[in-house]
Amino acid sequence: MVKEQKIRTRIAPSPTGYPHIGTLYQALFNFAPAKKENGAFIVRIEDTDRTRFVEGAEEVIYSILDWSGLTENESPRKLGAFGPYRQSERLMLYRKYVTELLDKGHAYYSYYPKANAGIKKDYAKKVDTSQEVVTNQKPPISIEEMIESGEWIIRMKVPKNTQITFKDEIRGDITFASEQVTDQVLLKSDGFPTYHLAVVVDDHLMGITHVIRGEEWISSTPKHILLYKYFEWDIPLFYHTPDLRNKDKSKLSKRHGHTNVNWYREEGYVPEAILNYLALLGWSHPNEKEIFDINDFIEHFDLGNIRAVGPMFDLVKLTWMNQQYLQNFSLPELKKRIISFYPKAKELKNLEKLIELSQTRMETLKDFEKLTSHFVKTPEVSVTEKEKLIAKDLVVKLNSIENWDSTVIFTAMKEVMTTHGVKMPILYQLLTGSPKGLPLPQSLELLGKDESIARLDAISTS
RNA sequence: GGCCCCAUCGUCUAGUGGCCUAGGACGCCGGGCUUUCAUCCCGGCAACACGGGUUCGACUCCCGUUGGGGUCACCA
Repeated sequence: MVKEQKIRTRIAPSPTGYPHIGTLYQALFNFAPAKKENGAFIVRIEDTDRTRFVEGAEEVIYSILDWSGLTENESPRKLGAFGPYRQSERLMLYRKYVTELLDKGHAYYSYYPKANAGIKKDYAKKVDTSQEVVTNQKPPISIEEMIESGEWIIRMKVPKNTQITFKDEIRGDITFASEQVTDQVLLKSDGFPTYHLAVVVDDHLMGITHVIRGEEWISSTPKHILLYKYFEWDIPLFYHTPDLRNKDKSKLSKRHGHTNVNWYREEGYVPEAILNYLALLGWSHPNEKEIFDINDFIEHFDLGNIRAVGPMFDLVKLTWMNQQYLQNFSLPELKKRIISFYPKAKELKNLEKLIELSQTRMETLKDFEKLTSHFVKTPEVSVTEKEKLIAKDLVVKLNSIENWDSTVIFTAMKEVMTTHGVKMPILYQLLTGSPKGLPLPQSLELLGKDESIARLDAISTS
């Protein structure tokens, strides 16, 4: 009998650069089910490709996890009972299992001349690459010798004329003819495993129960299934989530949109909004809610209910969602966010009041700086003769105000507008450099009588 | 090109044989509120890719076509 096992999920990022939005998406869909069942969400670093390794990339992954609140239970920085969590530190393990495969006859040495390295196949043009691998040479005796020669690799043996079927929990059974599966390289000439060997060994050893990963892995899953069978291990549940898409429906990429999580962060998107938006891609809340927090998501998320259709990443809707979050923050919370995003905000007089006025006018935190720029310095505006007269009149009106208050200021402004037959945007332009923005009477009230009049004086006499 | 996956408004989606003259959200258009701009409220436009079946009845099931995507590395 299989004993009741707590759910264990993982993301397996490669430290090859910046944090990808797709990684965050995967993290969310792995984090939630683990949290819901009180299981474990693991981060395993897949650094088996030494040529693509980027120093510091691992820390960058943690930073977005911390920023978004999807904190892992086990990882290289949070050791659990299944370490090490960095594949480069598990080399001896992979060699042990590859030896087992060799002994069982499920893997073999293959001679691979260095001259063939780096050849990329072009399938559309039917390039014949069948001569790349020469296997009829005498194999070295040990893995150590193999590594030393640098021209030997170990491949897995794929049976001929069979069907390999596995169940994708989102799509159902998927079958591949074994002819479609190549004798995958398991151990590279440098002694490092390929993804395919490492992922199977590690998922098994780390007790991963649900493999939740991108759909790009579907076609290599048969290789993994074969390995599970060779090792006689239990096969975990597979959930292949849809890949996020560009506007042209191709897999989300740098060329077409923003894939770096840090871009969103720097543009003033809050993590709650990003997570909420991501949650809605491929999944929907049972009662069609659009705005919900992470706890709501954890409570209602159902892995089996993910759609298999690749959703387009829509920045416009994300932006709307971000605006909703900013608007629903309490004032103290919003203040906190603004200051951490834009530290200079602390130097602003009447900060609380400005935030209050800005709240419904911000789509991103970045907007606060723009909205309040005329408080930081006098805007430079070019004015017509008529506008100079308007400014002059307004100075007279404002000067006579005893009780400097926005409603009184507004009345004065209205009178001037009526006299000159102009509308509000003209005054906004004169005083803030933009025809739209924070309510003008309030702006002047906060700016103070002297400063307001000084600015108008400058305009009328320019 | 082989194989695999997918197919509801422009976009994200609800829909699991009759509740569908297809619902919601973003966006767009129009209106209301209004101190510009927003917010907020109301209304509107807009989709089941196509063709065959199965069934009393298909958006829902099956097959095909078309279209889109992925994959076919000593990258993950």
